[in-house]
Amino acid sequence: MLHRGDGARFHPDFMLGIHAKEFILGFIRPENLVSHGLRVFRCLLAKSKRAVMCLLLRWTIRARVTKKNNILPWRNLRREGKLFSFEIVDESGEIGVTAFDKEVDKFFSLLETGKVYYISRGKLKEANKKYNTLKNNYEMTLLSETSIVPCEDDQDLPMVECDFILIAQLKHMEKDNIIDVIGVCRSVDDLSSFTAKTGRQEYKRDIHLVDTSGKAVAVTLWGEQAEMFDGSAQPIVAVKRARLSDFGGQSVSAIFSSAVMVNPDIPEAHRLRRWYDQEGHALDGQSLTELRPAGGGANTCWKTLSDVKTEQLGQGDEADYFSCVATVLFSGKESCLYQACPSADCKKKVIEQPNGLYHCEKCDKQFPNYKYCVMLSANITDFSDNQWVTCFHETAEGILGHNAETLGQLKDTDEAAFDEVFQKVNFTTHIFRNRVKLETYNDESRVKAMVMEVKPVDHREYSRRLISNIRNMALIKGL
DNA sequence: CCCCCCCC
Repeated sequence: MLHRGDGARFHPDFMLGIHAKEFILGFIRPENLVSHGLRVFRCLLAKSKRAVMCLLLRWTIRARVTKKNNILPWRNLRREGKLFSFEIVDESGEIGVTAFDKEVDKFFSLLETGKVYYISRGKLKEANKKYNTLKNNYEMTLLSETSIVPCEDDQDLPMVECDFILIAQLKHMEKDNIIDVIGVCRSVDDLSSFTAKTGRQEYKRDIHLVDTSGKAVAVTLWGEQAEMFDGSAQPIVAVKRARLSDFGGQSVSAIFSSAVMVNPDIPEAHRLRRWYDQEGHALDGQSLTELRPAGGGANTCWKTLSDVKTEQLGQGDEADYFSCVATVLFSGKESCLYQACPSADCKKKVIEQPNGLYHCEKCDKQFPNYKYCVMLSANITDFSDNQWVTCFHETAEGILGHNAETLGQLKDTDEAAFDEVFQKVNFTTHIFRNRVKLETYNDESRVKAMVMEVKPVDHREYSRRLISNIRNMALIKGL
């Protein structure tokens, strides 16, 4: 809404009056006077490229700050300085505002997110849509003439202008759409660090929102926001102007201009809170984003060790692959190391020749030396059964926690330390990805299991999966 | 008058 410069509020009809006066002065045209408030701004400027005009109009708006960004340095060819930007809303719309240099000093500490101010004599210019996703074709710049005065009466002003979409509806939307979402943060991933294209170390964190549509989606937060985010009390999180991504199916990414609001004081948030506390918490809403846990991708085939037998995995013509969470019961230190060909990628066992050299059948060469390689036989178990598995090279080194070379040195120099490595491995739990295949040796066929990959257990993800399994079993049994 | 929209 526009107000008279002294802060008194204008009725929209009365506003037409002053604008008509300005029109007489030749600044605006009558057909522009179709609306009021921030929308009048848009009309005024749409017809005039002379931003100075706005100074001449003695307008004041009363608006709430919905987002306030940190002070940033800026530089161009000629000058450099500092700036900060903020966003405001009133009952007629929203607009972004930027303050530079002197105005930063003058207004940065005065402005607080959520508070209401009278603002007058700013300058308006066309918004750069590349960076500004607010629903306004214009943005405001503060000038030395600008006045900002706190307004104690913050009634009747919206908290924020959002156009929330139900998470289930995201399915019908395309990648890169700018959307507003709100949901209960039902879980939070750990903070993770990555190297950005710029080479800088950056942080990100995925949070998982669920709403009354019963669907969930992952939202990626960046930088400080990711670091500071606390989802432990399952807050309501609203993300305004986030970008829809197609990663992991569908996910949502906060972008530079997004506003992330935790427990915002808006009706949608209160409604969601009630819904979640009463019924939503019991739902296991399916996520539009595939879970990408440490245990592997969404196509990971999780089995218990007894499943492997009852489902006769590996007994067909083709090998079968499965993942399990299992504990090492026993790892054989005997014959765990063997003397292998020293060629870079050859791991073939060498045979010592009478001449003292080592012969590799694969390379058909003789070498004066060998390197150690690992082939570990282990018995792993879960609550359902146990299984003998063979681990080669990297997987064995992963379980033992030492590389082949170190193990070889220990074996040759410190038998007790070597023994201890194997002692320590017992009763450790890992995620194993295994390959099972029927193999025939001396007319006897049996299923052999080879470990393809060993990873640490992500307990959070593992627990989530167990809970989900329990729910599914309860559904099947009609509980 | 500014402006990096990031990662798997």
